[in-house]
Amino acid sequence: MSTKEIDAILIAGPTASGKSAFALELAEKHNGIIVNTDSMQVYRDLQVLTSRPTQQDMEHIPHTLYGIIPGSQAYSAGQWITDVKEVLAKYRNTNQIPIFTGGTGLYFSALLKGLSPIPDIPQEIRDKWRQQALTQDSASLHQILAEQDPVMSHQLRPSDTQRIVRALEVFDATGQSLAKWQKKAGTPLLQEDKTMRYVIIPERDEIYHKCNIRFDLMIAEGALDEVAALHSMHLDAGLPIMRAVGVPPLIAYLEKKISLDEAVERAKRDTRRYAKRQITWLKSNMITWNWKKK
RNA sequence: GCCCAGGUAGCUCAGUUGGUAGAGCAGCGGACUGAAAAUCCGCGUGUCGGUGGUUCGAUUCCGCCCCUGGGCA
Repeated sequence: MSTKEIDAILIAGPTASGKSAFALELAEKHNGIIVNTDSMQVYRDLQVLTSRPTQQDMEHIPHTLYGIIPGSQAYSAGQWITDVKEVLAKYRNTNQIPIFTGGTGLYFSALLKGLSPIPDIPQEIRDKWRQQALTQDSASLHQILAEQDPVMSHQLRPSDTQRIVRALEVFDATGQSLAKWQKKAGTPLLQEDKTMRYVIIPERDEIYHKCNIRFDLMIAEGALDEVAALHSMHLDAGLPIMRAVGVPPLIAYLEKKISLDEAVERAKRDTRRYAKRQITWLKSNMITWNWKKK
């Protein structure tokens, strides 16, 4: 294959599918730079638990957007797009090719289809609604949304807290419905036909098996210490990093609410469920990609 | 060898005074536009241990057999 006519290589797949190894292989072959396309590997605090590339990998092959944000901050798809623009600009006229690798389907969609141009929401407005979500149930938030933005409230289920909060903050900050904003098309950062796109997807049994043994390995490699350090920072429980797979059960263990065995079992289960959701996304959004069993 | 208890979904169990069965967990399918490893929606997936008998009809009652756990030897 030739990488002369393409702008980037994209590698998607569920967790524990072997994407990173494939990315390293391609990077070596084509003088690539690996660009993180995972919403959790951007945070610096959880190297082991998020399977972020090791220092060795990163010394050997250039990597970018890994471990760049402190867990005390909330990153976002929009922020990622901003960061990716810089990365693309930097490598555009070089002989290095970006290799987007990760498991966050939304980020890949944003890359190829763009995100609707919605203004940044001021932090205090975001905080305000997120605080409300902690003290009110989602149905009453949905009720508030119904009064302010009936279009969005009809589109969202009363139980979908996260999307209701998003709709509320956008209406609050811009005075317009999120539905209206989302009708505006986004600008793709890459043209699909100028990319090579791979979905790495082993058999379900194999993925689950790998998820399980990998989590044991993570514990052996110090995942618990990472989570203990995170726990001692007393961050807001709503922050993205606090919801990373494995964090809630390991914190429950550290707070002596459940046994370590129980925590490990829950974390493995959560990893499996996550992989399953990823596969659903891949199946419905990445049909034109090149599917590889491994 | 004998005596108890039990064999029902992948697991732990409930249940049917005889009309082929249901909970939790696990699992499966789906949605997804800015905290997406998030958030949300839907779905029991079953030789009721085996085999005879009674019965219109047995997973349920009876006999025998097999298996598991506990006890006595």
